[in-house]
Amino acid sequence: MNAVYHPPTVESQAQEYWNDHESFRATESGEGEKFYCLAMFPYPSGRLHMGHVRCYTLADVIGRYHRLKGYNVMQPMGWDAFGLPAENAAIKNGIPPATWTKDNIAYMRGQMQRLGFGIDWSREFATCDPEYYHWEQWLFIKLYEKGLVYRKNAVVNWDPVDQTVLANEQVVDGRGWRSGAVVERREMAQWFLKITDYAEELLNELDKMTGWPESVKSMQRNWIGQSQGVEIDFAVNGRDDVLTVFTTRPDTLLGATYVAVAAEHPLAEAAAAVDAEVAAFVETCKQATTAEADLATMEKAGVATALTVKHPLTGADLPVWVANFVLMEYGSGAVMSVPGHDQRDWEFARKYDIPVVQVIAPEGDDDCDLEEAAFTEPGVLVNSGEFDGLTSAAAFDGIADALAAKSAGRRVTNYRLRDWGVSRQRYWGCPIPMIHCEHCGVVPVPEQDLPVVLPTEVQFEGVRSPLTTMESFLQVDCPECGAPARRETDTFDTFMESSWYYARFACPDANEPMVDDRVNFWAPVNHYVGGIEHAILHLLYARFYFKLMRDEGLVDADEPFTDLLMLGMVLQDGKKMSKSAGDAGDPQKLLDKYGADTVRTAMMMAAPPHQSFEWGEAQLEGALRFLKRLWSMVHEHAVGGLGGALNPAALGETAAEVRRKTHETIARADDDLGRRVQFNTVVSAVMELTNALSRFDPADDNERAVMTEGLRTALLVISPIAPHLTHVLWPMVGGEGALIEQGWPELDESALAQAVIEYVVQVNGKVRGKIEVPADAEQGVVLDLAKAADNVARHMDGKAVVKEIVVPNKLVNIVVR
RNA sequence: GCCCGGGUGGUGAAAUUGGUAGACACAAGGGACUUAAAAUCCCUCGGAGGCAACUCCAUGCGGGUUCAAGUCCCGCCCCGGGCACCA
Repeated sequence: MNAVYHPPTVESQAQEYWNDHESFRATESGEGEKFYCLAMFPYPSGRLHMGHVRCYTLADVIGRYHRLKGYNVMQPMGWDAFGLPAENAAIKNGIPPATWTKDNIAYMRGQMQRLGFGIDWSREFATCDPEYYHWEQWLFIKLYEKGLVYRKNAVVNWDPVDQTVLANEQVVDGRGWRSGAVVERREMAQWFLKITDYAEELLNELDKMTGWPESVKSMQRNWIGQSQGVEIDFAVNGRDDVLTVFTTRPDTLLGATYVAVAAEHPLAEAAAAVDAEVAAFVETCKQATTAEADLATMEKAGVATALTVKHPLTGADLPVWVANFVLMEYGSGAVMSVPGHDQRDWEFARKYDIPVVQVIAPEGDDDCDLEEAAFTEPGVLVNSGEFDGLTSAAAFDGIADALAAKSAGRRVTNYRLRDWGVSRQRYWGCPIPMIHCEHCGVVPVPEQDLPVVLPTEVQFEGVRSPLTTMESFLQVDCPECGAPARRETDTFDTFMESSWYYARFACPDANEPMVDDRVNFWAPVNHYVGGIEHAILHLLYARFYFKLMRDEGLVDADEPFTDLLMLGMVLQDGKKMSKSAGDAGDPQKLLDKYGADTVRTAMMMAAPPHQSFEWGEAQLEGALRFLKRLWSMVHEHAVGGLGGALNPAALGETAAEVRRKTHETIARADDDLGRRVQFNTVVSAVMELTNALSRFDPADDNERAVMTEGLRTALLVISPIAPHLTHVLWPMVGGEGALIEQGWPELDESALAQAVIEYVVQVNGKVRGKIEVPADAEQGVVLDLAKAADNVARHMDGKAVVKEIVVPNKLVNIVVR
């Protein structure tokens, strides 16, 4: 055994042991309660970045800790392999996306293995494997048959030069990133999944999900955006048509002075057909992206049409405007506008000289000035005929009833959530298993013909998907009439693959549709770890998809992820890792220089998991120094002998103090690893313990045993973070069997007992002294001792005591005047 | 613009339920060892004042609640994440 810490030797020795003993192979018959520990699988972008290192180390620490606690742990890994970057690489370098992806996976797998993650690699798969996406196609057809899949037009970013659809990310300042052409909004037929059918369940279930952070649940609630309101029908004058709008404020209906529709709305198109000004405005609205953030920050603009609608209660004619802030995707693509009581409508009305009418007055003595701003609070109705004097709440019901009586409105629960558009006009994705037949329309691919395999031998010519011109892929006979037909060339949104991979990990080789019984052994995932950037979309789609699988009878549980750990971002030059270029964040050179344990420890020390931080190498020196120290301490102690059986009753004060530190560390680290999921303080706690141990000079056999216990504790507690070094050191402190097979160290409560407790003494809230008090002292005694302390007495001198506060085992505050 | 976070020494951070602000580290400075360097070990280390004992100031900014506020409340500023086709 080498007295100098040499990470490469240590790390390959430990990894060899785990491989030879299949230490991380998880089975349903394993001992202990099952614990499915999962980190969000990576996109195989090329090489790991420090964000990956952080995420997978955190998950590994959670997994290894639960192993110590006796759970049957399953930690899988796979690859979210479809996506845009592979296509970009193909376009740029001519490498087929499949080849590029496969090479990246091989490299990144090697890096993960080098980091020593306790992964069961026998479960590995990539989402671009036909054996995987086969079942995604299969479920899609099941959902189509159930009516949960439909086709409708949706807006995309169109690059008129490259003749292609762009992702929002590929639009920079309104222009295509490659062509530089001004991007246009264009409508296209797309496939949708009816997530809105599950909106209520997705919302309500959040209340039961105690293992999720409140912030994430809050984001999801707001995203789903349930609101109670009224749907109101406005008859369109001169047309046999009704304009339906949704409002959460029917109490303001009498204050509506116009209605506004989206540029894509049929009424806008009708108006544009006969009015050049409207047509021009609709045209400018198309020179925009599909991103909501752009729309929301855009200067509000609109144009009046010659059309009018009839107010359902007053019969008055209201003008129809086309406005750029109305979203066709949300609600009915039309809104009623009440400038007196909605700030956006107020600003729009001011800009275009539309009347502002007050119909709500503040309650009580408060005042409002509609010349200054809209009054948006609830209040009391005015200028509203029979509804005058009602509160907003009462008027909500009154007006809703009045509309219902005229069949001009109905109460509805509305959601901000929109159905999930899953079509992508891209090559590197899962083919949508549909066939277009000119006789039969859209026909699903029959189950026995699945999977529709994506051809991987492709050449990119320009930027368009090779599928659109590949006759061998396109040509197919219609499954219904047998006539020549064409395959759908769109592929699925890659969120489809990442919505169920965790279920597939339970049974990666299942041949029955999608998953088999093993899924109900492992699911739900006990602890899911990933970046905060996934707080809404991925996690909501995955929850939805799991419910779709449940309703198909494939899984039993309602929710896929019990506990959720959301990581802050690792930043590089102020940018998130996955976005920043260059190799400054490449962990490879750090692994070569410091070894896996140091990189892992440094990463865990750097910040608590939920927090974002800027990665720097500063932590590495401290982590390496600490591991070296632990290494040499164990060696020195082993040479001097481990001592006999520990007899706590016979220990002197110093040794008892060391032993207390040992057991405090067990308690603290257990709480940090298990309940708090905060690992930076685990490293600190073990550092404090090793600092205490290094100051301790054992005088006899019993004291040597105290040292042995301390070192064994340090090794076990830090082992989830630095598993290699601790594996190799374990036998040197008398450990029998491999460390990976050990249990969490046992806490001896009696070792924590303190005879004397230190109190802080404050006078008027300021610290004026410290006192030592016997642990069993009464409050009166504590107070007397506090008042007698030198500096405390000085600050109390000549003043009257107003109040005395004693916080047991902590603090005394004496308030004087 | 909307939703969700965050802001503490030169740096990363700790302070768990309102109870000692700065644990544990990094960097820096000083010292020991060494022919020298590296490594290692020891000491100092928020700011100001003071020989010292101590005192005052200090957790983005401004108010408030409380015996006591980094922690709770109100109003701002700045930074990050998400906004439905990046993953």
